[in-house]
Amino acid sequence: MSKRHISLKDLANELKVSISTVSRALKNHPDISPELTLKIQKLAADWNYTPNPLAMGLLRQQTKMIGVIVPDIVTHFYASIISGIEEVAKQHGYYIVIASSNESLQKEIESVENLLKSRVEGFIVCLSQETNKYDHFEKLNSNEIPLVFFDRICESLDVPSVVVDGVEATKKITRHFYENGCKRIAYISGPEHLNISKNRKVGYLEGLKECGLKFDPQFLVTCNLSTKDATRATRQLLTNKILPDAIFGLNDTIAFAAMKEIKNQGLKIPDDIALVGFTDEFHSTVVEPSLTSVTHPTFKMGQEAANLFFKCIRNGKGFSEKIELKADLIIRESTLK
Amino acid sequence: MSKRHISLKDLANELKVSISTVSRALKNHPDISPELTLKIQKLAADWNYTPNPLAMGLLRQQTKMIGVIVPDIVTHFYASIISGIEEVAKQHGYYIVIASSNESLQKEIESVENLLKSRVEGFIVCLSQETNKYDHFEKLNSNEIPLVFFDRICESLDVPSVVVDGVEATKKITRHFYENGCKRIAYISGPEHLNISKNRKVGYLEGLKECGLKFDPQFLVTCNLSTKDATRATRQLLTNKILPDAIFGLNDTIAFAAMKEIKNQGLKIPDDIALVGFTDEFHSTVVEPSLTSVTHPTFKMGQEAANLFFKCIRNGKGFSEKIELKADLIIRESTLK
DNA sequence: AAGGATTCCGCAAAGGTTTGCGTTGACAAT
DNA sequence: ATTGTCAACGCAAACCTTTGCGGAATCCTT
Repeated sequence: MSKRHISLKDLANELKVSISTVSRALKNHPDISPELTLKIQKLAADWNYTPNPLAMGLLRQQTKMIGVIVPDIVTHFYASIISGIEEVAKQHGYYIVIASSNESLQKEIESVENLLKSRVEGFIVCLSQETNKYDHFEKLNSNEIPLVFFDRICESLDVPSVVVDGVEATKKITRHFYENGCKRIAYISGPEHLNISKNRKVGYLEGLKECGLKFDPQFLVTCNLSTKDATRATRQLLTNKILPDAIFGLNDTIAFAAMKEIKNQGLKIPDDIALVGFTDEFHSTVVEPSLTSVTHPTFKMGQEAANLFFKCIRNGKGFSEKIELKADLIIRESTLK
Repeated sequence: MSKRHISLKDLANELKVSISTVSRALKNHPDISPELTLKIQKLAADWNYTPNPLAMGLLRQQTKMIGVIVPDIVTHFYASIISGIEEVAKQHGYYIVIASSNESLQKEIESVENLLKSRVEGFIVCLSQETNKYDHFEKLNSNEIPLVFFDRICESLDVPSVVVDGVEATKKITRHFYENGCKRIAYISGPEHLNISKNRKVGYLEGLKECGLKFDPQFLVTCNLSTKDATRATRQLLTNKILPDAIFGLNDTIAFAAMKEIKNQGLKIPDDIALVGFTDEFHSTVVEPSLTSVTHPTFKMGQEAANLFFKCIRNGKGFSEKIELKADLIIRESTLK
């Protein structure tokens, strides 16, 4: 097995100088004579020397790795956010290590443990839907390990975060429904401890009030974020004595499940029931009817989260900037009666 | 800034023993007395000691990192493969560092360079669509750095790879079309230097022959893999003097673009034109009509690729196992006349 | 010519871990 | 009393890099 990488020592041996001299020459240290500097730099270039990041990491006590924990990785939503994180990380010379919680609290806790063992310098996290206790994150916080939340955040922990304005977005949705003649607007929400569920509910209620509609509890159902349970939730709505004439789901998984179920029941979209999704996956445009949806600036969310992370590293403890991004409502066929 | 991680030295200092004793005690070395071993292990557990991977890496000259280069990361296809790779990598105590070539040869080359600088131990790669020269990979090969290709491979390089049987799959498609009464079967292909384009074309031609249909060059068009160019290619097919009555695309991006364009032209699927996709993204089921598609065992592809990688590490140079996975044709509405 | 200043480079430690080998002390055997 | 054996532990090198400090050689000054 030939030597894969060459070190300062190799250069030093070849040139019969000390390792420190080589190290200094490569950074143009004035202590080294111009001629020697040139000679060393030439050899380094010829031999394609690159510093060993492990040695540097050991010296500086940093791994240049960020742990990223997401509920899943195959969804466009998270994949796109990860891209955003990755872009900013790369600019700072950092790598990201991705772990998927699979929407499981247990796996989330394990991921934190494992990433900690790998000496990641900090975390960028989107909570799993099960997560309702936060000990594993509080531990990080008290150990002053940088932590940034995005999308699904823990409100009881004072850490930096980036979210979209769910209140505003759902208000828009509700008003949009109303302006299209809908009066019986239903909302399929997610687990109630999740900030996104709560915020969107607030916006929903406020939206109803603004439109002069009164809230009917039977139009508010919850589900976990699986397609199966979303289908069940939709069916629950459709077996009400009074049918809703508009439905929006917490995310697009729910919206698509709802769409299928509505069609299955022989109802027409948008004529019988208008439908709105959330997070605007690619499917939204290709489905029929195309789905009105709230676009999430996913890539930007990732970028901002990473930016917060690096601010966090620079500013040290106590830094807890919160960013709230605006989401746009993209109107398509599923709401145009 | 409190000390984040504790080291063997910390334990040694506390217990007034040497570092080497601590190290040995933690691995139950017989040289260390049982009592002392116990005491050391207890303190290590209490203080939550974990070995510093950087130090280990420096010692063993390994980073436990695999460089994964994909054309893009936000597609379900690649995301799912990455999941598969990640799962196997984790089992082996390895991490993956993901780089996206964005379908650009230039970025692919840069990614190889950068990952090499970070001392990844090897690569798992899916070629960018532009990639028609392979110097950057040959260099790896001659330096005995493990390299595995998946899906889009370089046939002139004798390295391990995992692909799906595109010939067989496209033969199935062609026959399926024929059995549903289609006679004018068109194929929207990708860049011609890509193995997947070539293989699928072979299957297409063989399939035609088996069905007793003769190949008409105007039914074979190519595009790069963008939605835009796929739309253009579709339009090209639809402006033929003779319209095709069946179309299949190299992948689902193309298929969806084709679907939109066909609808735009006021044609009906499958009645006027039957349509088949490739790689079976989630959209296939939600679109209308639902899309007949060739399912790719993406997760398994990732797993197999990672397995090959580790075999490669164990077996050293000259290892070049090739794996060919079978793909199933899932029949949905878009082909049922 | 002797002193100080300057130029140029090497030594060694630090970061954490593993491991071959050396060292120490106790005890048994001769 | 001397040698040998063995258990139990420490030293130091190696992996690679950075950097404060010390040292040697050269030059200039008086």
